[in-house]
Amino acid sequence: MPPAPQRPAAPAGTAGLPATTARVLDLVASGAVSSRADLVRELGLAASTVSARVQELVDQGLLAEDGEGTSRGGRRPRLLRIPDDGAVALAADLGSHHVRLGAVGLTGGVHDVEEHAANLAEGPAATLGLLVERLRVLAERQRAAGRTVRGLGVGFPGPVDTVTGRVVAPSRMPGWHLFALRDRLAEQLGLPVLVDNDANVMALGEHRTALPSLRHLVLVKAGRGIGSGVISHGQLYRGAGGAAGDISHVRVEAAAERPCSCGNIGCLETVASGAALVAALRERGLPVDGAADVLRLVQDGEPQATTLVRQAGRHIGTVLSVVVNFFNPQAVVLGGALAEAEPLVAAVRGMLYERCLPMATSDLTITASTTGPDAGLLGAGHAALREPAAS
Amino acid sequence: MPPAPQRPAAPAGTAGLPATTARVLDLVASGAVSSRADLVRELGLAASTVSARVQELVDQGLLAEDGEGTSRGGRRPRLLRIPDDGAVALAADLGSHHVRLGAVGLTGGVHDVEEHAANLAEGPAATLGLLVERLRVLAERQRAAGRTVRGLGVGFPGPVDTVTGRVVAPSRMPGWHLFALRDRLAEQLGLPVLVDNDANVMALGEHRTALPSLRHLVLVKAGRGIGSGVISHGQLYRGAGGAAGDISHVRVEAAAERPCSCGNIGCLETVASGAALVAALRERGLPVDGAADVLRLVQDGEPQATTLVRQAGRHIGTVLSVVVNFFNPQAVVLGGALAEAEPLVAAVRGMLYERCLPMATSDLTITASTTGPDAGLLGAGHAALREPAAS
DNA sequence: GCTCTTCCTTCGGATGCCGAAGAAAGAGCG
DNA sequence: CGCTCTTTCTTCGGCATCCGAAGGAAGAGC
Repeated sequence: MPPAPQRPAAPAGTAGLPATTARVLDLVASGAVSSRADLVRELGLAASTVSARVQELVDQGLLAEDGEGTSRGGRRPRLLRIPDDGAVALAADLGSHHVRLGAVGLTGGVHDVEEHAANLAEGPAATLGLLVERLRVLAERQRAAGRTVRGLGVGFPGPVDTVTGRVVAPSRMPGWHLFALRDRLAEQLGLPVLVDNDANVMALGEHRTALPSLRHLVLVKAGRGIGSGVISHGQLYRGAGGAAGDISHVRVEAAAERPCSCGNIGCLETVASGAALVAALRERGLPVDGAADVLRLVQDGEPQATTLVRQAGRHIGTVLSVVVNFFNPQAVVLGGALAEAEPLVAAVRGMLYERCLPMATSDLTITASTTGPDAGLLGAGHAALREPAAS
Repeated sequence: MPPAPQRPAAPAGTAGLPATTARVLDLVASGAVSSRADLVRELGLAASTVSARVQELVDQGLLAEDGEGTSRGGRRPRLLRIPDDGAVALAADLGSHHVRLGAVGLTGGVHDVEEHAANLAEGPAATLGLLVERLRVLAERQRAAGRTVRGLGVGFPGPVDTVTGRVVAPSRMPGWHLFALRDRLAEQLGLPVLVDNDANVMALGEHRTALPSLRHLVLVKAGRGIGSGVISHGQLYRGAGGAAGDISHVRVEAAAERPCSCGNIGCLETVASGAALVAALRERGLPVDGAADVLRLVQDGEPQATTLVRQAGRHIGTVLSVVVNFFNPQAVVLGGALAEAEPLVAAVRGMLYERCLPMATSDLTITASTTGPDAGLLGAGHAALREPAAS
């Protein structure tokens, strides 16, 4: 018996492309290459292979030739470009207190970004209502602008079983455990949906749009919570049980016996997360309500906030130093609201250079996310455009 | 210009087998499978593919049919076995104060193991002399026993550039920096040689002989020093610069400001390595000279030694808890001399179960090496038998 | 003795890669 | 201006690895 079709006949698109073909698209979309010869150099494949892959993509309309470039002493290269024919994926980046939405195109652009307050702790029902409503409007707007909507990618701030598309035991968010987020959204929107952890989609976004040539990188999302996404051998690394990338529930000295939402004590999260900083600043009488407020105070030069954020960076750096020695990545990328605070980035850098082995840091890039607040949307959208649709 | 032949014409052997073919051999050698049908189930490949691969191997004499098994309700399977035709690789496991040698066969057996005292700190010349002398005798003995020597695998207790086969900046071993260990040995023995870090070869040994079906595991070698080898997606993970797997130079609270051989302070190594335990026990007036002596004291129930070893296990467990949350492996395997001390294993287990996320430990195996002191030899030998010879 | 299961092989075909050869189109130089 | 060298890209034949369909061989169970 063939599996029941879970979704309306998906438009033939980028979904389910072979690995090499997808890499060609990513490299062109990111601007890292602009001709077949560039691809040969970047991919290390035979020219004939690259030529064949490019031809396929051109035939499918996923890639277009766009005039000629400048000669480097021989024949001029024929430039390649992603035709912005309007294929987009909707993308949703869920946070514990907000949802950010947008439509991501093949070229890596994000259209019609919007952000709404939402409290995920109130359970799936309320959030889902808002989400579906806004996504329908967003989809309609894309179609009105002549763009085809190919799917939806969602980043969720907690563990996700990517095989079933269900949320797994998120802390501080009662009612979400085993909620079939993917299937509910797919039903209500009539689109193929992909759901993954927020740090994972952010790692994908950074890797695919900013650093596609790197093989091993760690993205740390420092917002209200702390998460990380791992790219290994150019691919998202999930570990044995899909739980890889947690650095939030590691015990740090400074957190002593503070109880954590995970049920343990002394976790990094209790001293270095946005939520912890908000609590600490409120105790000191400062009017803050979220990680964004903390960031604002830091940017205004408020001394207590700056000290706390720098201290948080040190704690994160302490934990990351173990990760860097062990995993030896090419880059550590800091994302999330707090990564926009320079003192945090500086503290992480300092800690890593002080504590890690020279062999691990000599070729290590440590940087704040270059794609800013849209990194999660980009990753979720890209993944939805590229992955086999039903996953 | 073709590359100059670096070594005498290598005998056609298992060297440089395609990945799938090598996996077939590993699975049969480890006893995990015993028929083509088993291979189909284990590898998830089409029966026709498995059949073709097996046929190739049988034709090459690397695999043999060995009668029939018992029926499971249909035709009896034709059993497969590795013919012990006597193809072996020499293997050398170098420690800072000893070298262990043996010959590893395709079936996973180790012949003629011997161990000699040697002080690597005296520089490469002295060690190399002993090594080459003993290896020549060992090779001769293999040939006299009718076995073919196909190569040499070496585990070195420090960083190794596996591309060039050179030692890189090992601490406490002056004279070894950039020493071309692989090429020197290859010249003097006339064999293809493979050199890698000792923890890496040990991880390979454990993975290939005991746990070949696992995709992600971490092996910790706790001997005089502390190292780790990482298997990710079934393959050795080296990281961006080949430095992956270090857990020894992570700062731990209890080590305070103790200076470490790496030039930093407060490293795990200064409180949990065999060298550190030896120093601590000597300070207390106990006559110990190496990790083996420490182990003996523990097994004799000496209280101070037991306390120290348990404490060392806690420190190692503390660092490993970060690794387990981040990397989410299927197994943590403890090897090296100290792993034979039950209190250390128990302490690591306790620490991991206490500190890690339930999601990371629910399906995690934490165990001492099942291959014992020969794990390193097995890994080095296996690697030498399987890898493209000149690497 | 019949059917169903299990094990394994044979055959044709798809995919993805490669290298050799060469065509197209420029730069540089005498 | 014409010649050569460089760069870019395509065409073509070939190889390696995998697949699925079909079927043969040999058992268990009724």
